[in-house]
Amino acid sequence: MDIILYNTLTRKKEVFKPIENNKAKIYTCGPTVYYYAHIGNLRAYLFMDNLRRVLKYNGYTLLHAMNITDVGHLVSDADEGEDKMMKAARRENKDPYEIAKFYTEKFLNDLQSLNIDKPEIICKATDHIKEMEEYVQGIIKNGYTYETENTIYFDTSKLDKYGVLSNIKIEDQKAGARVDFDKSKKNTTDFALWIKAPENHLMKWNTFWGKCYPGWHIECSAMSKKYLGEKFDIHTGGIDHIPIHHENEIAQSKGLTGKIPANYWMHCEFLLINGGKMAKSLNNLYTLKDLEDKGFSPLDYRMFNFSSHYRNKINFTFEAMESAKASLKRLKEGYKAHEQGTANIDNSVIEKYKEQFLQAINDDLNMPVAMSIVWEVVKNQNKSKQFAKLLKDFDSVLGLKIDEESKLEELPQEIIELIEQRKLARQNKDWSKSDELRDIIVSKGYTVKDSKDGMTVEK
RNA sequence: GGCGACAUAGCCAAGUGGUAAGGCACGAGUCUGCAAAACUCUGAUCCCCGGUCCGAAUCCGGGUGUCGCCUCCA
Repeated sequence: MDIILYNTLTRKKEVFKPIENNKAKIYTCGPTVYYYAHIGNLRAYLFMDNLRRVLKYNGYTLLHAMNITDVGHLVSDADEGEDKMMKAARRENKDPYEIAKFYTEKFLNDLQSLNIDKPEIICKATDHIKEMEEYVQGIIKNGYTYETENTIYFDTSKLDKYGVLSNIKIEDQKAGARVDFDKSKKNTTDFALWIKAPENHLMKWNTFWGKCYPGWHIECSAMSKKYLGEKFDIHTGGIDHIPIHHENEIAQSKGLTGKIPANYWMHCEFLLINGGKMAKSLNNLYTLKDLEDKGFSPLDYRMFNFSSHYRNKINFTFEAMESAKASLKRLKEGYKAHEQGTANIDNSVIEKYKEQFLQAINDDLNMPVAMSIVWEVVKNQNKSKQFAKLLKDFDSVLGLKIDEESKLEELPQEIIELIEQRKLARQNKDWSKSDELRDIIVSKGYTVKDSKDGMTVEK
C-alpha cells in the first residue's frame, strides 16, 4: 500500500517515493542542548518516532540522522544576540561542553522514557566543524556570499528563488521587518554562515577565516550531506523551522549543489498550553519530569499525542492528560482480556482490521483514525489471542508497550499492614471495619479494588 | 505590516461532496455486603450569512472569532 505524506514544499499530500527502493533516508532537526526539553519540544520527536515506525511497519529500512546542536545557535533565529550554548554556560557557570553533555544526556533519557525509536545516527555539531568549513568554502566558491567585518553572509538575492518553503519574499521582509537587523547585511533574509569569534568566546576553531564559529544553519546542511548525501528523502522538524532554518538549509544546499536537499519536508505543529503558547516568559513550560510529579507517565503523554494529528495544533491541558492516562490504562486491560481469551476468530476479520489500520497510518500518519481501529479491536466482544496478537502488531507502530504491566511500586510496610488487617476484617464480614480501613488506605493515596480473587491496592 | 493555521457534542478530536470515527467526562444499568474497577447502553447536523450542486461539515464568496510565526521556542 502507498504511503501518503504531506509535503510542506508543495503544500500537498503526495505518495511517498523513495530514492532507493524500500529505503528511506531521513534527516531530523534535533535539539539545541542548552536546557531541559519541554513537552512541546518532545512532541516533535514523538512525531519523528511516529514517522519511523510507520515506515518500518511498511517494510522500509531506515537511514536517519539527527543533529544535536551544541554550538552556533544564537538566541535569536536571525543573527543577533549571543550563542545559546554560551548563554547557558554563563548562567550555570560551566564550560559549554559540559552544558551540552549534561543536556544531551537528559534529552536522550527523555527519548528513551517516551519509547522513541532513535535515529540510526545522532551527530553533534561540534564534531563536524571540518565538514561545515568545507561546505561554506564551497558556497563561497560558487559566489553566493559576501563578507562583512566579522561575518560571512549568504546572499539570498543571488538565488533563483529564496523562500520556497514559506512563501516569503525578500522584498516583503524588507518592507515589514519590525526588528532592526545588522545594517551590513544586504537583505534582511541574508544569514550568517561563518562568524569571527570575539576574544572572550569560549567555542571557536581555527578555520580558513581565522578563529571562528559556525552559523546555526550550516550544521544541518553539512551533516545531512555527510551521512545521507546531497539528496535524501525526508526532512523533518518543527513548524517553526519553516521560515528561517529550513529556508536557509535549502539556500545553502542550492548554493553548493544547486539542489533542494530533501524531496519531502514534514513539519510538526506546535503544542499549545491551555489554548495559548508555551513560552519560558509565560512560565508554562513543562518537562517530562513535571508530568511525572503530577502522576503521569511518559507513555501517558505519548498516548495524549495520538489524540490529534501531527499537523494540527494540540492543546495540552491536565484534563486531557487525565483522559489519555485513563485511555491507556483501559487499552492495556483490553489487551490483557484478549490475551486470556479463547475465541476463534476468522482470519478475514483480522485482515480487515489490519488493512484499516494500515490505511490510517499510511494516510499521512493519521493516528486518531488508527486509534479508533485499535479501540474497535480492543472492544471486540469475542476475546481472542488472535486479537491480542494483532494489537501487539499495531503496537509496533504505537509504541505504547501495551503488553507491559504497569510496574507496581512496592507498597510501604504501613500499607501492607493495613491490607492484612482489612483482609481479616473481610473474612469476619466486619464490613464497617473493612470500610474504615479502606478509607485510611485511600487517604494515603492508594486505590483499593475488591474482586473475587481478593483485593488489589495500587498507588 | 508580512506569512500561516484553526472554528465539529461538557472536554479532546477524526472526517474535504452523499445524510457526523474514536477517546475522556457525565448519566443509566450489570457485577459487588457497600464502594472502586471492569463491562453494556446513552449524546452533536458540524461559528454566522449568501452561493454552486439532485445533494455540503466537506467546494466558492463574504463576515465573525481564536491562535501561531516573523523576537524566545519543536
